[in-house]
Amino acid sequence: MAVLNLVNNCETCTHRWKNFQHLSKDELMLMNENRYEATFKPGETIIKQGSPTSNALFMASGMAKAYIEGPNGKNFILSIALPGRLILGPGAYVDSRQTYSVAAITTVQACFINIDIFKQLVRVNGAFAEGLLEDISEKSLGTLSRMVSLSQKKMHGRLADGLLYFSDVVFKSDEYEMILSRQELGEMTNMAKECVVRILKELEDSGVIYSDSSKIKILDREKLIKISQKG
Amino acid sequence: MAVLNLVNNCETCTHRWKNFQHLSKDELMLMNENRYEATFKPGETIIKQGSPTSNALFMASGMAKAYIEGPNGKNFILSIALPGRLILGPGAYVDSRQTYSVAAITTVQACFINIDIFKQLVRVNGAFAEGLLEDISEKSLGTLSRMVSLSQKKMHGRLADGLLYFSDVVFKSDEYEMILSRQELGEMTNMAKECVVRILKELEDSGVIYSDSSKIKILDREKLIKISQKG
DNA sequence: GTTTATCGATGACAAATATCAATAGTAAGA
DNA sequence: TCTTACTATTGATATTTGTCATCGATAAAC
Repeated sequence: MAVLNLVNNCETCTHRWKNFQHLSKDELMLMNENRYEATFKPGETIIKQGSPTSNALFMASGMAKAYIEGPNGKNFILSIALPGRLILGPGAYVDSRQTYSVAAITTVQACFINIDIFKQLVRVNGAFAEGLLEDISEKSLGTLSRMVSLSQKKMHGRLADGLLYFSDVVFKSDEYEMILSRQELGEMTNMAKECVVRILKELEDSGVIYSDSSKIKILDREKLIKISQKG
Repeated sequence: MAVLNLVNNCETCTHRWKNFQHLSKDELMLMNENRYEATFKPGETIIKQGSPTSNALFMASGMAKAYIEGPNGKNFILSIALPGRLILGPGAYVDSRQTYSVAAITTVQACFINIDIFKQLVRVNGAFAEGLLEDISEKSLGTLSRMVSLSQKKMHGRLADGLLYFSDVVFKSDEYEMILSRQELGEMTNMAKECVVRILKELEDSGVIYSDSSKIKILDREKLIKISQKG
């Protein structure tokens, strides 16, 4: 089994949320003292939609999928949670319920910090509050552009967007492991799994990507971007 | 012409943003001194997507549509802006660009407040910051549930959602003026205008609503909700 | 090793939705 | 009043997308 880098201290943690830079030593210590660390195995649920938002969650290592369980039982994958990111749905400031579920894809290390402490820091530290606003705003901007993409683009464009998301945001590489199943890739791009398979094949046949069941390689990024834009 | 209630002072304004309650007298005065009031005629653009977010906008009276101009030229209507609401896209905290456009539907009175002053108050007043976070979070929650609705429901369910939005949020009545054209209703529910017409007719034929080109009356709310849920 | 479940892949088909074309109504402007 | 330009409506048709059935491969469970 792999030896995990345990997070010892918020002050020195290399995977910490960028906004922690706005906290004073005392504030960081407060965070640190109210912190619970946990490790999750692939497939395990980290956060369950609808449960109380008693904590803010920070990803220390690994990857997870954040998804909404729709009223009809169908899932909708929102994003891939990555190290250094704050995971805190909008419900925390509305109804104190988790807005979405989060499940580990790889082994995940995460820190839970008591939400009252977190909110208290937001109240007393203006720069920290602004950092949170920036973080939330960025996600919100992403959600909006996603919504437009989903509603105005056809399957080819949506799948291209998905592939580019993994390349640009998740792996920062033109070649990567496809950590989602076809089914899940469909839950992310709003298409049936069979359609995912078909269009991946089309993209491969036309030389835009290489793809096997576990790997994606972007061969012609220009063309893929064009497909994304054309919709 | 109707005589408009001019907003004279943020301290006494009856249409002011609810979060203003957390500001001190001095802070309110600062707001008030850096405020520009403007009146817009139906159809006029209040905010243009992509322009700099130099101001936060508050609706004092009237209704407007907030919409994203998609890359393909198609619009996507996000919401109806109502009196008392803050209009400030996430871009304000990301790239200082307006995330969406806003256009007056009826005559609109609105106040613009310098964004630097606004942000400054967020930084120094924790309760105000928390109020902003709550406001943003509420909108974000709405966007997410909207996205799931759009991607998992069929046309009947989406249109039902749209009709219920007007009934529950905009007019708070089972009977209301349909202030959007069929085309716009389609831009809101992600369907072609012809389909909007057809399904409105179906809903009318089955006794769920009454509808003519300018009015909607919900006759069987239970059934409409069921249609919304069933998707 | 065998069973069982899941995933990827494929073809045929059905359902949902968009587009096109045509017409009539409506409202703003000359 | 007469245009002119939308807007609403309708039917016919095309396109897109989802569902079903099937099969082989793979991997976890017993």
